[in-house]
Amino acid sequence: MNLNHLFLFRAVAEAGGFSRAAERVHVSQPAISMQVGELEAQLGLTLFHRLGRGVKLTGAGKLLLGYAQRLGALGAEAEQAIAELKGLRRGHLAIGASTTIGVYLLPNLLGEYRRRYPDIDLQFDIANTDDIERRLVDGTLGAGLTEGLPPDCHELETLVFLRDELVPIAGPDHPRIKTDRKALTIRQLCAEPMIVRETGSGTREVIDRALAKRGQKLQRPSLVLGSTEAIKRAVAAGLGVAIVSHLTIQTELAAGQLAILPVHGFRLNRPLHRLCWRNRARDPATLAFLALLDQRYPPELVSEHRPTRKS
Amino acid sequence: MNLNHLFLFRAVAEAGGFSRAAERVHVSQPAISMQVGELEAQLGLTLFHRLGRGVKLTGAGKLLLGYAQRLGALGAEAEQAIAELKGLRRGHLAIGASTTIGVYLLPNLLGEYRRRYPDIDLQFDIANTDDIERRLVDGTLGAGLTEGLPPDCHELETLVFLRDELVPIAGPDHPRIKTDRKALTIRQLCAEPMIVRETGSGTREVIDRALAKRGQKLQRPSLVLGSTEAIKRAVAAGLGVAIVSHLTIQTELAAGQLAILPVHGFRLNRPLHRLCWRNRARDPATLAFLALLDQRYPPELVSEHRPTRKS
DNA sequence: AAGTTTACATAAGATAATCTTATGGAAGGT
DNA sequence: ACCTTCCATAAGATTATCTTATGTAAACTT
Repeated sequence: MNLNHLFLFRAVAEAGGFSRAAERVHVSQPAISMQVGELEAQLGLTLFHRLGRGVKLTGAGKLLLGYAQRLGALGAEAEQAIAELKGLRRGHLAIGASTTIGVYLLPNLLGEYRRRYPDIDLQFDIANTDDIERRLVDGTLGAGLTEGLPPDCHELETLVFLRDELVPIAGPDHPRIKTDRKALTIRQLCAEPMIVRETGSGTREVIDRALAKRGQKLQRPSLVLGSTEAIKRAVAAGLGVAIVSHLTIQTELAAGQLAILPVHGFRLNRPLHRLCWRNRARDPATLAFLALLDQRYPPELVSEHRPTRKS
Repeated sequence: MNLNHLFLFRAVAEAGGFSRAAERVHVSQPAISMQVGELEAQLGLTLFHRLGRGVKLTGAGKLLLGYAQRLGALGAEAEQAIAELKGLRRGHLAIGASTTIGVYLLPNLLGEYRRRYPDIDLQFDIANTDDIERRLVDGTLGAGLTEGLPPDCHELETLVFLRDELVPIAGPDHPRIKTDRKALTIRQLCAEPMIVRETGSGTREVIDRALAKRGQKLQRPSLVLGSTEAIKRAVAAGLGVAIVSHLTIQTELAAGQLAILPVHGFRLNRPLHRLCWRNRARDPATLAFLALLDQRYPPELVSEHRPTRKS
């Protein structure tokens, strides 16, 4: 007994005859006879009284009809649910991101996603790279966006989706902002009172390494703060300058609370990575997210020779 | 997509692998691969992540699994319901009977039926032969038991299941009962004060016709009553004698409230008919009823030459 | 790091299920 | 009594599905 048997049975019950049902479902009449006959043989009961002029349900037929209808409806519902999944009108998107991306980049991106696919449940978690890797591997996340070195997991595909510019900033009252807008040298920048994250923070390491490469180091780490947001406020208050991600200061730049310090020859960026399974089928929802991401930020493949986390 | 596809899909999801599922449902592994592959192709989505070491549901797979389980359960429920119908642990028995049979014979019979098949709903209606015929034809009744001439409907099978003896009765104070138990002649019987049903009643017609055949007729229809029960009470009270169905007086004979009047050469019976569809499949419930009836009252086919109702 | 094992995919041939056309037979209507 | 309608059956064709044999990729071993 499969769904097709029951479908034809139902057609007969509803059409009131084998021939009429056959016509209605575009199949020959003997096909109907055989399927119904097989059903009757398997169940061991007659399902229709053959009246000569059409056909009528027996008690067993009435009983089965109820089930056939429910089974048909449920089967159709299943197919529709899957179709909705495929058509992005249902489903679940789970994204993991590191802090900066999660706070300053993802909300906007997910806003656009929600606008395009309003029926897909969204979930996004801010976590560190290790957690994101773990949750990608165990399937809890569909994709991850991270800032640090990408994890060295051969099951995951790693793409740089954006180079995050790190820029020197100062408050509106800084002399180089308020009076002359002449650019500093890098050496001069290093001599400014610099507000930084703690050593070990991803941002801090990028800065230290970049300066070291040019034979410089920070002269006056005047203040060490635990969050980018705190650093921005401190800089805005005139406590010093800082080097922060361009992503994090859009609002303050527009409001005039912060300004970019012009520095000769200063150019520093760090790659932002997009992580997801390499050889595994991806949800339509995740696929659509990745497509949206690629559309906003055309991707760039991470060569296998780049440094990765030991993990 | 049919139930078998879903069954195999479910087996894979529950076994956690194609090979394990194949073993569990006694089918080759490629058969599983093909069925699941076909399902995926039809739905347009991957249902399992192939992990190399077994297999894991995707989001679409999880969604489908819920439906597959519900569909499987519902299908099993349908098969079980039908099996119960066949096994007489479910179903509905609808019997129509004429008054005497319905009151004096059926309760006992249906009691036995209920004892044997306690899960079958019973319905029995007392109606006249025309109604019973009509309700048999339209399928409302599964079988009918009637007293009069059987209907002349070629779609219905008519069997005599019992010859109902009509016997003369008197009250306990009747001289032939109380003092001498000498048998009356038929002529003498006809001269007794006789309590009868109205002309047109089936019983009355049988009696009149039988007496007429012997050149007799009732001399003293002293009282005409509309029900057999009323006649019995009148006879018991000594208002006269009567000729009634043997079926109706078992209790009163045992209680000594009525007695059979011995009459020389008096033998009168009428056939009781069992009606049901001739060429049509019968419910297990109805079949079991007919079997019970046949067991109690071995049947006798009504020849086509017997008189039938014009109808 | 190479070999071994495990598990899914694929191909080819065999088997079974299902369909279609053609035809028979029974019941209903004229 | 004839004609029509409708279901059942038979034969042949087609399609689904299964099995055996083999390929391939991932994971575990040493």
